[in-house]
Amino acid sequence: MLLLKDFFMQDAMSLAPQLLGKIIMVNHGNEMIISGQITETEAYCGLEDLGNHAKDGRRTPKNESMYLEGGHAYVYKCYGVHDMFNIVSGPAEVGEAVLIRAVAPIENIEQMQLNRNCIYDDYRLTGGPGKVCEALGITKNHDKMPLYADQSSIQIYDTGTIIENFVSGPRVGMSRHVGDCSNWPRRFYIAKNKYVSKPLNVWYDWEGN
DNA sequence: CCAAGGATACTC
DNA sequence: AGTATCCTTGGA
Repeated sequence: MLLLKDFFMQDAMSLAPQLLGKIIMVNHGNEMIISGQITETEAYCGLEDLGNHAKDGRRTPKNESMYLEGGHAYVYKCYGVHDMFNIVSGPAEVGEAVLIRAVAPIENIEQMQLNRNCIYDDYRLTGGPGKVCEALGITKNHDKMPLYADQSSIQIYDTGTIIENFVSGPRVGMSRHVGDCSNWPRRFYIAKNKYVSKPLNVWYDWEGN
């Protein structure tokens, strides 16, 4: 079932774990569909979140799409090499998003392996935000695109299953941002899933224990 | 561990 | 214009 706009109209912190288990479907035309199940996400939320591109209400051409209504794509280039796929959450003008950090291949794993130039079928194929975009063929061209429309080339589907067996912990790559926010448990992934980028040594449950 | 890589944002 | 920074990856 295609997820509609309503689903994305919540804050990133609650949307991020709910996106686990959902299907990203990318339609490249000519019958070429690549899809994968979301296994790892990170929430970037609020003005006070130093890891958020929209911290302090910062607004530039690059992060402009974060201020769109929930359910739009925010794709940007990181380290000059890798594209990152985020899903904007909440109402327009807020500036929150969920980063998709890993997926499990569903349709067209052969094409993913071609795109990634490897023959793996584990975290080495799709475990990492840059790898997700490369495998699925998501680029900056998809920035600002709505994901909930019938004709969208990227859509998010609900399988009906709710992932309860997930882990939360600190986000990846936040070390430069001194302050509490580096350690906030805003990263979520499906427990013991082989497509997760960097499993934690110390595991937290949803209550933060 | 470290360098590549390029767009972007901030400082002159 | 010049430079530092960046939510990474792949290969020493």
